[in-house]
Amino acid sequence: MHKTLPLPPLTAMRVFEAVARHASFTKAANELGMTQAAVSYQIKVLEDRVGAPLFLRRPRQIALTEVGQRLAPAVTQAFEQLSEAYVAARGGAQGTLVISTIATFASNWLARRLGSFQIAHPSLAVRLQTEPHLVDFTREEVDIGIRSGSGDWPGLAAHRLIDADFTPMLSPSLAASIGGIKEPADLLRLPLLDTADPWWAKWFKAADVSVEGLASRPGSSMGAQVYEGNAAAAGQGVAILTPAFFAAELADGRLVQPFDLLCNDDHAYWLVYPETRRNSPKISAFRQWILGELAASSS
Amino acid sequence: MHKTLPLPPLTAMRVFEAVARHASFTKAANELGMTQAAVSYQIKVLEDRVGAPLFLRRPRQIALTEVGQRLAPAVTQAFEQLSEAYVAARGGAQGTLVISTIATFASNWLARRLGSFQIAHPSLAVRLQTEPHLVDFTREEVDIGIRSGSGDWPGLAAHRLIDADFTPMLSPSLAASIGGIKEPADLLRLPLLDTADPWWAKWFKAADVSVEGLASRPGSSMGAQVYEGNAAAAGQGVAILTPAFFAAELADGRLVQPFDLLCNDDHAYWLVYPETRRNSPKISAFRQWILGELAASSS
DNA sequence: ATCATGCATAAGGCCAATTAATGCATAAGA
DNA sequence: TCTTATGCATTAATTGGCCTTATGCATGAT
Repeated sequence: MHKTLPLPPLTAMRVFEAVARHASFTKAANELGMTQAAVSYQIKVLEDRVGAPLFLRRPRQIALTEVGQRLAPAVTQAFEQLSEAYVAARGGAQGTLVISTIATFASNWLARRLGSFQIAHPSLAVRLQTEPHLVDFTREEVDIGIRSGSGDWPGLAAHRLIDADFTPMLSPSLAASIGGIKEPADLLRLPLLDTADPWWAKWFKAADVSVEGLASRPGSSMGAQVYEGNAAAAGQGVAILTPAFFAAELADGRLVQPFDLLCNDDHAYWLVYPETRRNSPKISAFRQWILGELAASSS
Repeated sequence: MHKTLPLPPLTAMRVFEAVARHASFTKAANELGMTQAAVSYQIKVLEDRVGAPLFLRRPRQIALTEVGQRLAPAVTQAFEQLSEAYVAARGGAQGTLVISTIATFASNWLARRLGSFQIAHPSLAVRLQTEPHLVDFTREEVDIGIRSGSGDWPGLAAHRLIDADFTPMLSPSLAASIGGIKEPADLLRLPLLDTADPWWAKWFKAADVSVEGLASRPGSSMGAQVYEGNAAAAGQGVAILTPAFFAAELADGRLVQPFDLLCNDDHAYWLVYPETRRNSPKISAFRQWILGELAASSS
């Protein structure tokens, strides 16, 4: 069994350490940001507990007693160790940002922009882990999560990032090849990428176009938007995509969105983190960056 | 200049150390003698200051985070060092008793009895220093003082030990050699030891005996009572002595005190120590012992 | 399905720690 | 020698950090 050592009065020990180092109550009080009276009190407390005077009070100068001389070095060393460990933990904690994100958002949005965050915060190491499940901050070491859902998670602060809207997109040249896209039904004259995606059915239904056989073939659906987007930009067909994920392609004309009609899966992508850590520097930094990026790309 | 390291919240660190060691809030609370709620509060405080969680809260079990893992060993070590230094100081402080005494009392009373104190307290080392001046507890490392005076010293607790009375003493055989001592003047028929001692003059005056030439010769006076007492016991003459210093000789008949007449120098011997240290174990021990010795020798 | 375990949280109380004001002793300077 | 300045001690009053009690919540065990 581990014998429990009696614990000294810590406040008094800290004060003693400073006094011993300065050989002065007044100077120690300055360093510690308290009054000389408080220092005097704490030293008296410690002397009572130790059972012996720790300082000889000579006029205009104090000196350590024998007992004090034996005590001081060890105390100073112990506090140095405590401080260093604390500072290191503080620094280490702020040095790494762990982001848990769902794959869709990571590949379609985050991957392309994360570099600018790291440039803006060179002292922050970013660890990005994509996970299928909702991260539980109480049992995993994650600073920030990106997930889809309703935005209401108890104990978590949540910022809506982008809506999971979807609408058909294609390359301008492909649209021109059939003389332009005038109405939704025109799309059916072109190859549809990944017809197994349930979004197609929903969108055509919302557009009041009846189609058949769309879901007859299996295929990859969500999470592969980046590939479909590339294929569409290359003119290989029409993809159904989330506009916010392809703001750049739409802006520079590699893709066009023929109709304003947006369908919605009733969910959005959210930035979340424990409410209690709202003011943690690295979390603030990331929140500020990502919200700034969103504002920039939506304007 | 020495850069001041930021000091962590010490109470929280202590709690963290215990929690890390037990891997349990509840057990740590037990060890520290506080409630689990208080532990939870302190850990939260520390986590806020560090800026990162220190524990992962898993059901029925907690685990250190990476940050916590780096922090814990150093903290444990630092607190061990603090505790050990504190305990050592405590022990060392109680292990040595420094007595500052005037020579007269040391040689005539203390020297013969101190052994019994050391036998009663084998773990206490006694350092006896005889000094001519009044010891100043605020500037010298002394636990206990024995001094003569009025008994009124501000800030010091004082216990009257013995009065500095004096009266003639001699050996029974010497008294018998002149047919016994009937009245004070009889003493003049015997050799007086150390006639330079002013006590002789005072005593004879109080006894209403006129004498001359007593102080004509120089000689040692106070501080040498033990030698004069031995000489008197050996039958070499009559000495003027403090009865309390020769209680043993009077009790076993080596010396006799022919007259009850006591003179007094208007001072006494006192045991003194700083009032604030009244309850220090070693001071209590010595006080109890010396007062017991006095009670025993006066009965 | 119910119980037991372990941490989190809210409200309230208390004492330790601190401050401000003052005293006291001594050393330095005139 | 007298005055001034420095530094620690002491007192009383205040405050806020720390702790407790009570309760809630989630999860694993029975």
